[in-house]
Amino acid sequence: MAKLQKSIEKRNALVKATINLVNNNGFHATPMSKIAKMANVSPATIYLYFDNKQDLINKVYIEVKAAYTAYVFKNFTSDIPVSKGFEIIWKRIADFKLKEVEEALFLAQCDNTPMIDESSRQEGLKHLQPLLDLWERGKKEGIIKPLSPYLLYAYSINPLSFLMVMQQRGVFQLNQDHLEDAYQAAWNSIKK
Amino acid sequence: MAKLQKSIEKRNALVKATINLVNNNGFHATPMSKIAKMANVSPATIYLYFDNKQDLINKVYIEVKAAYTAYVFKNFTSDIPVSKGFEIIWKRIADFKLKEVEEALFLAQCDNTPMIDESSRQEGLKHLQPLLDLWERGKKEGIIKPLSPYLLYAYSINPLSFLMVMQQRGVFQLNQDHLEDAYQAAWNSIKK
DNA sequence: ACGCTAAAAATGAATGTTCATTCTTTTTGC
DNA sequence: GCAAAAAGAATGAACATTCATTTTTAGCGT
Repeated sequence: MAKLQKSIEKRNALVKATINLVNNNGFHATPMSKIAKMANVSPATIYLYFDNKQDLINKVYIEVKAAYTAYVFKNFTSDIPVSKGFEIIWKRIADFKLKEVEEALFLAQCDNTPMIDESSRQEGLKHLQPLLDLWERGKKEGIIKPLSPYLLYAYSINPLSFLMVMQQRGVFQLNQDHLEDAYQAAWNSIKK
Repeated sequence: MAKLQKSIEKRNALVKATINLVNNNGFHATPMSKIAKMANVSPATIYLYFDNKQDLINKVYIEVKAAYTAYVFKNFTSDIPVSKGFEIIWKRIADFKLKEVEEALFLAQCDNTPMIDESSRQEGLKHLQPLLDLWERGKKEGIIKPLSPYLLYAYSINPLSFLMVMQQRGVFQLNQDHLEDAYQAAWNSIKK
């Protein structure tokens, strides 16, 4: 048992180090040796947990994405009104991006570069289904505009990623008031 | 004169090759040798036009960004009504992203990764001033919401980048109708 | 028009470094 | 004392950059 414990700690340290270094330097500018050093582990040890560098990055991506969607859909059930459901999900997303800055930045970078394998990308997309379902329902009930889900997503949720990157760069300081404004903008852009 | 002509052609070929390869593989996964090959040039020749790889990428970024803003603000003057000005600019941005797909994707990747030097980033940001001015005026005239320009930008314009990336990945086919919808969503999210 | 020349531009082949991955040895937990 | 886990050193490939030459160019005198 103690042995297994230790392994999971090392794995977590590797994942954390990967996220941190990739955020600051990008995927190809973070050598395995630096990841190892930051995780207090030998380079060779990485290969006990992951097949190779690409496998490492894919797995980290999928795990972070899974954590993200789990966080976002916590407390969400499909029996509440569409507008309330949208508000809940939107605010959870905002929460995540404010609280788990590192993870959120990592996802933003993965989603905008050819860093992740296509199959892992697909894998990560799966979990968003509840949101698509909600929109479908909203459209049927005539509450939200009959637009493509990609437009809805682009206008209601994706802007948060942009704000987060700006915040990271020190261009802009995001606070609770901004978030309320942003939520209103999001809702205005999709409601009928 | 003929000498200079030839040089500019080579330089353009290098810029084009860089954009193409970085879009498909990312900055650090595109070797100078491949850029040279795609531009039909010797690797050593690149160093006649650029100091090093980082300088190459910074210069390409700044040039593409300049071309982008020149395109976007063509025909724009500050004496037209705010709502019309917004519509003109928004639609020019959409045009650019549809017509100059490669350039637009390149900018999206640069803006979401640590690939570009901070100073070059600043340089590229300068040209957006007319848009900020327009918003300032819109707020004064009580036509648009009194929000931070970053929120306005995030919600009204940045979503286009997301749609473009989705289109590039074959997830979503963007057409003229979608653009009209997107424009309406953008306007709804910022108008008072 | 022509050939010559010196400078500029361009090249392909080295150079030295960095890095992912593997190999061999050591340490750990039981 | 043994199997799994971890380590550090070794290996070999990929790459940015430089170097030594060759090619092209633009001007010049004839």
